Amino acid sequence: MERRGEQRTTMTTIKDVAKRAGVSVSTASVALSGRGPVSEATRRRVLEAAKALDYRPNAIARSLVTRRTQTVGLVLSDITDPYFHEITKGVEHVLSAAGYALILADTDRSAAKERRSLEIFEGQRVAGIILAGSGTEDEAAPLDLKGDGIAVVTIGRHHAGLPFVAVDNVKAAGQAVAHLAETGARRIAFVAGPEGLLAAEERREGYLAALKERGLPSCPEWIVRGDFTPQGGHRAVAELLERCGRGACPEPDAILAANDQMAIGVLKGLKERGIPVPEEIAVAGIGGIPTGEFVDPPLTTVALPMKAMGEAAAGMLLEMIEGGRRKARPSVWLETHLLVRASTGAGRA
Amino acid sequence: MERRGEQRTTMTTIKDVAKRAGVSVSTASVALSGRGPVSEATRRRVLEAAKALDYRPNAIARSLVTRRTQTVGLVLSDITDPYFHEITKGVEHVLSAAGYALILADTDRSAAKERRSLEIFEGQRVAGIILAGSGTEDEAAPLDLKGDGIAVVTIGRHHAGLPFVAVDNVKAAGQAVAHLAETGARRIAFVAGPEGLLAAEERREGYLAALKERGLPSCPEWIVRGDFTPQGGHRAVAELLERCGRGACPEPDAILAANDQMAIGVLKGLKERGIPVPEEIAVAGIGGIPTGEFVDPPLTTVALPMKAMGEAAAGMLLEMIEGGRRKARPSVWLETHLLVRASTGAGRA
DNA sequence: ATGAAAGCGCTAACAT
DNA sequence: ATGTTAGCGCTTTCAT
Repeated sequence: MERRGEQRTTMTTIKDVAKRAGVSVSTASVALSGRGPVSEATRRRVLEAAKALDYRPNAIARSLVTRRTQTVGLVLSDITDPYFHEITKGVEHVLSAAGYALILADTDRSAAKERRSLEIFEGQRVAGIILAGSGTEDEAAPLDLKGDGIAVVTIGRHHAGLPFVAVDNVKAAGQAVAHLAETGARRIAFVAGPEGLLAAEERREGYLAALKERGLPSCPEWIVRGDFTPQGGHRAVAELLERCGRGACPEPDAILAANDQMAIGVLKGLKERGIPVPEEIAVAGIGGIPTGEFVDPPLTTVALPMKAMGEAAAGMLLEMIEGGRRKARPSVWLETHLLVRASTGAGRA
Repeated sequence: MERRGEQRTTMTTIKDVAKRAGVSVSTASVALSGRGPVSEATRRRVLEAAKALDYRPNAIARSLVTRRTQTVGLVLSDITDPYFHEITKGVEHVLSAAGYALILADTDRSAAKERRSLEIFEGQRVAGIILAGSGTEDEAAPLDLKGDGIAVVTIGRHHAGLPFVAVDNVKAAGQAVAHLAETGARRIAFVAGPEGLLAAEERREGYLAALKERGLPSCPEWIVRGDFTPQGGHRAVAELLERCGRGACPEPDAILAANDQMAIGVLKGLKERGIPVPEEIAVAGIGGIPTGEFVDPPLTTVALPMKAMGEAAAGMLLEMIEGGRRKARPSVWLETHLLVRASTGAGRA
């Protein structure tokens, strides 16, 4: 055991290691990194000294001279939203396996916080940034990054001219509508996501397109705005049931929510009103979050490959970082798939 | 607009700013940091130059000389576990508000990954580390940190001799048992957490103590081991119902799960068997995760102040970091509170 | 194969 | 009030 806590503030440096091994600092550096010519004997001595002193290379100092860091930043709009959990996990896995540190920033969907986070990232000289979840306002900030040689990959923001990992939201919504129609639904309502959010708009678009394609009726009152939270979904049912059936629009026999969180709120609202799901109204979501399996009835949904999205984004980023600027950066579309559960199941059609 | 992308690799430095402002580098530094005497005129000139050049101070270089960073590491066992979501949010908020960057590490409950993460943190010279969720094995690694002047705060690991933020798990389990008993339960089963996990063991202990205190019967077969996941809870009911009612132990009329995730799995298992909750068997959890509100029936639980725990831990850490080593570091116990919902509600007693 | 020297971008004495 | 100097811990030519 080494003595500790004697001179608390100063960690052991490469200088200490060199001294103990009886070599120069530069030789120690070369020996430690294994990236240069060293005699086997000194290499061993240096390594021993390092171990004995519990030497931990100072990444700060290294970065200053090499002008590269082993850190990447992840920006997301709300770490509390299940959509980001598997994504974050996937990102973290790939990154930590490659020896990179992951800096996390939660923007709370505020463009100001996003900008601030990006500034901190720049200050930290992160090697790359992953942007997950669209900020609701300006896209200018991300674009600024292109200037200073920081690699950027986005998840689900396949505009903005940046490399991306994404799913086809239009298609995903279409898959849900198709399934609903096949189980007998004729009057499909839609709980939309927050305005200005790309994924939300695309799903809405996909819903409308699918209705048209299948010749299903569409009605403005069947579309109600939500905010991607369960509470939002809960409010949405109330609004939906209140305004339908009176005017031109009859009550829907199915509800598609733009994400699972809202679908779960919808389920709750329906249950409170004693409306049986799926017998009277079928419900489906988009997302594939774990909770969907445990609500009642279990939620049919279009699952997004969230972990894979995180892994893919991190992988692309690492290639860009390590392959240098010339490296190709093919954006990628990942597949979604329908997950049929009871909320659209038995008892219908 | 400034020109960009001309010399891609080099960001503007303080030297550029100084030159443009027509002052020395040190004057620029002083002016920028506002921590020294400068004439109003030069201060303005420097700031203008910085803005014009879109200057972003290099935190790396600054850290190297000041020997302090504005980064803290958060280690948790599984970012996918809802327990950590609000905690992470709380931590992130406090930290980013103070201008600190948050480095996240997910250990997957592997001691090896935890150790590796801590090494990366040390390499990054983080100013502090928050340890959330016990690693299942050795506590040696965290202790090593005390050597090199890195502030450490734990969440829910109030052993290990480190400052902590925690809840009284024994009491929390007791609250649940008390409530269950008050609603008429006499035979309370327990779905325990993973072996070796502090919180899990304490809740088990609290469960047993509460039974004894209230003179409620206890039976070894009423305790079944889970793993803190919904699937684990689901398996646990199966095991419980299979082995009870045959031997010495009658079927339970209530099930307390050591966390909400498992309680949700229990609910699902019960539903599949057509056992009405809470009429025949009441169910409660510990945690207070958002999902509990949306399962059927909504889950009664003992809520832990997760966001506050994250905020408190981050706050303590910042005090330790900025107040220097002398600063007092009072560990804190936060209160839990019972959240009564339908899974133990109407239809009972 | 090894060492001396320079320098990454910044801050912090110390002069002026 | 401003500039000069030194140096944080490391990597990297360049000599030897």
